[in-house]
Amino acid sequence: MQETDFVSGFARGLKVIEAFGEATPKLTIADVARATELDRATARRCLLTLAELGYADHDGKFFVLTPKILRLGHAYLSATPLPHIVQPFLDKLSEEVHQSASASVLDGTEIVYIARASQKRVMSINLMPGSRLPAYCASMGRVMLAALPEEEARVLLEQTVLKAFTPNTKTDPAELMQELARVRDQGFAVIDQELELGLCSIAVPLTNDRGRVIAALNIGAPAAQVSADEMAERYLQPLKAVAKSLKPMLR
Amino acid sequence: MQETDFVSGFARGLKVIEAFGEATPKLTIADVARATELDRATARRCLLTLAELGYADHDGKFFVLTPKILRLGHAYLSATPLPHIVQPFLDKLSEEVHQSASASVLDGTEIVYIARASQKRVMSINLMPGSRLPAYCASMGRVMLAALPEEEARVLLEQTVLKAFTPNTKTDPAELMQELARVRDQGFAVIDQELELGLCSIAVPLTNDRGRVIAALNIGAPAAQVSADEMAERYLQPLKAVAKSLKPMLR
DNA sequence: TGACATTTGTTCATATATCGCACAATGTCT
DNA sequence: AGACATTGTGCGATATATGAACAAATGTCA
Repeated sequence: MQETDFVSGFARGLKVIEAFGEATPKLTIADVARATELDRATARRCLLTLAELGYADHDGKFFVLTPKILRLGHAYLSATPLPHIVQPFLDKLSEEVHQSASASVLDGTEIVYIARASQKRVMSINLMPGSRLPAYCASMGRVMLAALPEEEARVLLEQTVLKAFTPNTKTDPAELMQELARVRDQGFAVIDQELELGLCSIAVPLTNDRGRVIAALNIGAPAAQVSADEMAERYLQPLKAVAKSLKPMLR
Repeated sequence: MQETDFVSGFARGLKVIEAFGEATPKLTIADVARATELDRATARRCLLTLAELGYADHDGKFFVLTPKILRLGHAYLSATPLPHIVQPFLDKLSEEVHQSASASVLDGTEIVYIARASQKRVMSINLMPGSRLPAYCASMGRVMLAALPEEEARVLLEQTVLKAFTPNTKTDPAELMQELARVRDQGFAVIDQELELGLCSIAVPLTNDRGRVIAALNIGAPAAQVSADEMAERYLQPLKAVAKSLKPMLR
């Protein structure tokens, strides 16, 4: 196949970078070849290219990414206006309600944090811009999935491994689709310890000036402090207010 | 030039990604070609490849990066143990001294934040993992530059645009080299409003189990609360304690 | 321990895809 | 409309991917 508008060497290289992950911080050439389904010779050339450019280190056997790789993601975070616009609003919101507030966008089946104002840590995992969570069991994920055409949401759910993180996690696709319908109707989503025991969260969609949902805002709170029922009572108005004041600023 | 172990298409593509930045969120093909010094046809192919893979969006004229790009940097943040190891220590430290605490590594002439525990915001800019600051005027940058062979530090300073962010910013290379020598001797660096008026910070090096400096830790405080002189009195011991307890865990 | 079986990294020749150039087409100003 | 800048496209020269072959390292079992 000869696609003249496609640089496969580039695409292969990006695949190689993505081969590195939480569970796989250091990889051999063969590891990468397996993970990416590239030929070993090709994987080797990509890795050596990364090393040559300073994006990776190489001790003879293992390859490790260097912080220079962060320049790539940073290109997005600093280039995209959304994180910058949203951040001060999150700060104010977070201070006002004394809970963590975040913003995220949807990337496939996952939500990606683009800004966050955290109060004392309640979650075991540490969320920061760039962090990812499965959309189906995160409050922001629910509102963004709900904003999609039903068919699209269904396809995304089909692509997701619906794992139960806690006994509360909803993992039945039909039940989830129903939940999405409710979220769409009521205009917000509440998650009651589906991702982590002890953690509740509520999210609202963030729409741009043309009414398109482009992101989501949420507030997370310890379940011990705030019951799931109380989440909406306490936090829905502040969240909606922020979303409303942001709306005209977003394009 | 025929380097058999180098995929230039990949290298070119990475250059294209880095062409996007704070000042240049949306770029045309010609913009990218100029910024990267690539041929227009090549820039176009790389951009179309990014779009095809979902790393960029394309409205016919402008290209914009999508959040999927964050996967690349995320590969590092989640793959590298350092951020995960350091984070809880920063949280504890930050709470103990009621100030923001951060960790960063050196990437060329810049420091890159890899973890951060922030208290109320004092800085005008929002720092987060992946954020970059020039090394010469940041406390963590000073200690990491000081840990390099003098010659190397000198070269890095030569490569840096030594801009005065405030009237306090040290921009004379000779003076900076002298400052680095002092930092090396005393084992920490204090910055008195060189990056931003109203902000002081103190940093110590973070060494691994073999004694190599691999990162830096710092505490930042509002100058109104804590004078530069007090920084060391108050925060040096806590910082050193954290660095010491981390040392055996780092390789 | 020693011999065999695997896995891994590297090299090479060749088929193939990409690069950069020059030109055409389109869009954008005054 | 004319001038300018930007984008799209075919083609030859050049660089790259492929897969097999080999060497080195590693693991395995008696």
